[in-house]
Amino acid sequence: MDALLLSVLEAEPLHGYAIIEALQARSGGVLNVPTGTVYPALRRLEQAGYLASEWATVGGRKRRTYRLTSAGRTALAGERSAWREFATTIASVLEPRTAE
Amino acid sequence: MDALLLSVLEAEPLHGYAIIEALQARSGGVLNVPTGTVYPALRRLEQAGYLASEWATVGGRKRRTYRLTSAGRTALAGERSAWREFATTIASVLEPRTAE
DNA sequence: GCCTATCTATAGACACTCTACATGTAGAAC
DNA sequence: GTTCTACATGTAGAGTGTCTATAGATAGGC
Repeated sequence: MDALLLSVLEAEPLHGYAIIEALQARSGGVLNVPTGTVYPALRRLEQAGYLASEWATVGGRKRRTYRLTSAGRTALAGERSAWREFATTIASVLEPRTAE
Repeated sequence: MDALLLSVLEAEPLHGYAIIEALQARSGGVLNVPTGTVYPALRRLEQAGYLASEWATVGGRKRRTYRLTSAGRTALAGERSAWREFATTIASVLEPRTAE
């Protein structure tokens, strides 16, 4: 989850609601992450120093916009390589061997 | 986890300890799954009807050997496709360029 | 006798996700 | 003018599963 959030915030800062929409869009509509997952996760990541937030009012609605910090960029790089390693490991167990 | 267990039991029945070693071997030593994870998981899978077990005594030591049931084979196929879909989805968010 | 490897198993802590709830604005539909 | 949908944030509590730590037991090497 953390990696996904950091990833959608890589290109541009977004607020919570937009992040959820971005996740859906990027995954082709598959990912449907509930607010009860996203908002606490964003706070956790801010607490960890990977994100920074600012309040803004757009069209009478208040938004909390999150952006990646430099520590967040480093963390994202780590999450990416961790994911690749993880995916490779799982695949090595799960997928039948073709070259044995 | 469930998928990994079903997968190592696909070719041949194994007992818990051997399953842990098989997971390590297949993953190139990366996966180090503790017994506190494996044994409850095996019971859960047996409860679900995906595995069946038999006790055997080999060299004075008691072993509980698990084997895949036909329902387990079906479940494994489902887990495999679920994993592929999941991995594709995560990758599409994490690495947008590769999944366009 | 002691240590390591083999073998199974449980209890409790820990972390995270999900459901459901709680609150409020803006604009379109009727 | 009221109702519905979309926008927008947030918390509480349940549920699930993994990990750490612990426990007991046999076999074989030193």
